[in-house]
Amino acid sequence: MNKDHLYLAKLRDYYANTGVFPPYSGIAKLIGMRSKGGVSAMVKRLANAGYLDVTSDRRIKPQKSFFERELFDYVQAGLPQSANDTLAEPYSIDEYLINTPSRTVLLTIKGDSMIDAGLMPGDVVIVKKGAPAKAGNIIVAIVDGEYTVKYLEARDGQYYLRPANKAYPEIYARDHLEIFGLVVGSFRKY
Amino acid sequence: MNKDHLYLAKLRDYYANTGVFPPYSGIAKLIGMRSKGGVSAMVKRLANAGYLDVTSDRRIKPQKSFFERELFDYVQAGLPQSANDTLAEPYSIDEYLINTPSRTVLLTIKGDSMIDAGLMPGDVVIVKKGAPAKAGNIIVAIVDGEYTVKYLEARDGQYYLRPANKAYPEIYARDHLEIFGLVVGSFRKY
DNA sequence: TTTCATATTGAACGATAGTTCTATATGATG
DNA sequence: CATCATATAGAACTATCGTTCAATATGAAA
Repeated sequence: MNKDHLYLAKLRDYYANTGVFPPYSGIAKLIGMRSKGGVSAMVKRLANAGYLDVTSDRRIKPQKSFFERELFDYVQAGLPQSANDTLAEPYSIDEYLINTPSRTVLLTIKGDSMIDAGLMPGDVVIVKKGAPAKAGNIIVAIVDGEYTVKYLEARDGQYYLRPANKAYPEIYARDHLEIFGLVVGSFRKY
Repeated sequence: MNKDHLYLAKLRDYYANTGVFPPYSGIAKLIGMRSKGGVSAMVKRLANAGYLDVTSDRRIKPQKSFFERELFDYVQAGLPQSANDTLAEPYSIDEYLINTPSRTVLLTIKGDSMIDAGLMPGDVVIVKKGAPAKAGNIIVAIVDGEYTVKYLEARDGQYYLRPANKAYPEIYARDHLEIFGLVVGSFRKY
């Protein structure tokens, strides 16, 4: 058995903290090797295994699998049922949620008007500015100059905003509905 | 006025796609400079501005501000209210949600037993294995060999599991409650 | 326009990163 | 124990990366 998974774990933690890889001599120190030669070999192994990539300018760059986290798949329909650790697609959360950083904006949810959609106060939604939206999507609209997160709905060819909380009223725009962006994801920290 | 924000945008998009920075000659090409000297100066400016950091081994590494995304703060208590684009802490979602990758596991929510806690089916929770948990936390427990996500609660010094959905029963462990990990966050993609 | 501050070009230089290779260590298998 | 496969140590080598600096371009202010 080989120790590459240990090395990988250390590289992952290091990269998670710094956003870069150290030079080979630094990697050697990090993983407890005494020489760069071994690092070179190890990097090749990890590259073959799909965790790393060595660019043409001799830089180590993380590959998809590098960001892979164990993703457990478990069924839970009331009472806990079978649990198998099928791990699915690799996940870098950022990469998974955000495609175009320059068009992406984050917005903190305040209030409980979208609570039935699973958006709690304090949650952060990921908004893609200017993305096309259609009925049923959650969007950020600008109503009377104010940002608001709601479902976009259509009735009789007319768009309106619907909260996911029956305690709040639907919102009809006076003349036209200005859509700031499309909500493409959300996250929350406890 | 200077063009650094344009350069920064390009660096951000590049880094978002690849996870590394190109060498200075590559950066020059990327941002439309013809020489490395200018890149060197530009990197220094961005470093001063807190976007980048140059390590002792002459590597460029992203700093906090590099991951900053526009974070809008908006108040929404039923009817949309004031909206100001105060941007708060910088966010790399991964960095924000995950501290120790090697101890972190992702778990997909199935079923609606935690729906009142804003965890919908399909949401992914971020689980820190073996982290200390106390009553009131959302945890992943192993009950009869099965994984389940629930609130951890205590009554009379006895721990039990509480679903966030009144349609489901509380769960009392037969002998002892095995806690797999603490739920430290969650995310969702639409 | 002239002046001044700042940004970029372009080339030469020195440091050092990663490669490569052989020798040694490690550890599984019979 | 002996054998074999694999991983690491260690040192020498070369490519190339980022620095530096003078010269030039850019652009705002007087």
